[in-house]
Amino acid sequence: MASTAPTRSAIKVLPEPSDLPEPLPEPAADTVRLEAVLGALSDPLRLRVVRKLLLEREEFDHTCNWFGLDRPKSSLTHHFRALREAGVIRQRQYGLERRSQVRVDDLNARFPGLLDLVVDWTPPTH
Amino acid sequence: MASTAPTRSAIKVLPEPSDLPEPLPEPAADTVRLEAVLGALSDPLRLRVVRKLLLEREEFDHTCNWFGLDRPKSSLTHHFRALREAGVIRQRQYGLERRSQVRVDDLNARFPGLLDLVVDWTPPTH
DNA sequence: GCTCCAGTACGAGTTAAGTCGAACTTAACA
DNA sequence: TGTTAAGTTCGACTTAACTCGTACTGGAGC
Repeated sequence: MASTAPTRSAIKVLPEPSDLPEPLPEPAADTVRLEAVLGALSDPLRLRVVRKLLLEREEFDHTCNWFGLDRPKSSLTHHFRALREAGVIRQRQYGLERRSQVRVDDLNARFPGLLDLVVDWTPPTH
Repeated sequence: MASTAPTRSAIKVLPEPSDLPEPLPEPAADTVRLEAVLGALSDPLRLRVVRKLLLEREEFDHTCNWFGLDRPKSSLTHHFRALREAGVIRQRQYGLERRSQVRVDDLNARFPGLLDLVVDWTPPTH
């Protein structure tokens, strides 16, 4: 399937540990819609989250408040769910924590070059 | 500047005729924001417009009702302005007609690969 | 002058999205 | 068992976006 397609992106893919919690409900790779992904990435806060996930993936995945976002918890839930339902990130439950990672393979296979644009993005200065 | 940067895209660039009306107000190429472009392209109707402009550019640019969209005129104005203000299209006034073209050079220089995703997009079947 | 027509401007209704507080759930840990 | 803390769910508010009808503008042509 598309999950093993060669990714000509600069973003490297980390190997997955063997025993993981099941991912939360997410759209299948071949049903992810471009307009939904673009809509999810059109929000600066979510763009910041995805970019940070792509740039600093020394660990497998990250909790919500690892991002250092100055928003209430309910707002973060809203944005992370928007990213997951659009097919941008995958979320897994580790005890109390819900950790997130970008679906790099799926997105590179379906929308090559898109994640590179996110990496090159610079947040608004305002 | 960035407007003459090499575009490694498959979309070819048409030469511009010499005497043209001034473009309508639009953001400068180096001030176009990724999140604004993604937001403009997250609407299926606008995605259709941009894709059609990219695929069928045998003429220099096109009027609004050339697209064959079954929407009232005021709705089309809304969407074309959204595309123009985000920096996706350029519009020029020819007498009564307002013709549109995609800012291929600017977008390829700033967001390489993005327009290729639009070309490869398939509209929702529903 | 006059009509015709492409497109805009304005306004209103509707829907979707962002924002947040407060209450709730649940695993971890003492 | 009781507490703590990560994150959700719910509801309400606000703001932005979409949709459209109507009226308007402004060039083309008679």
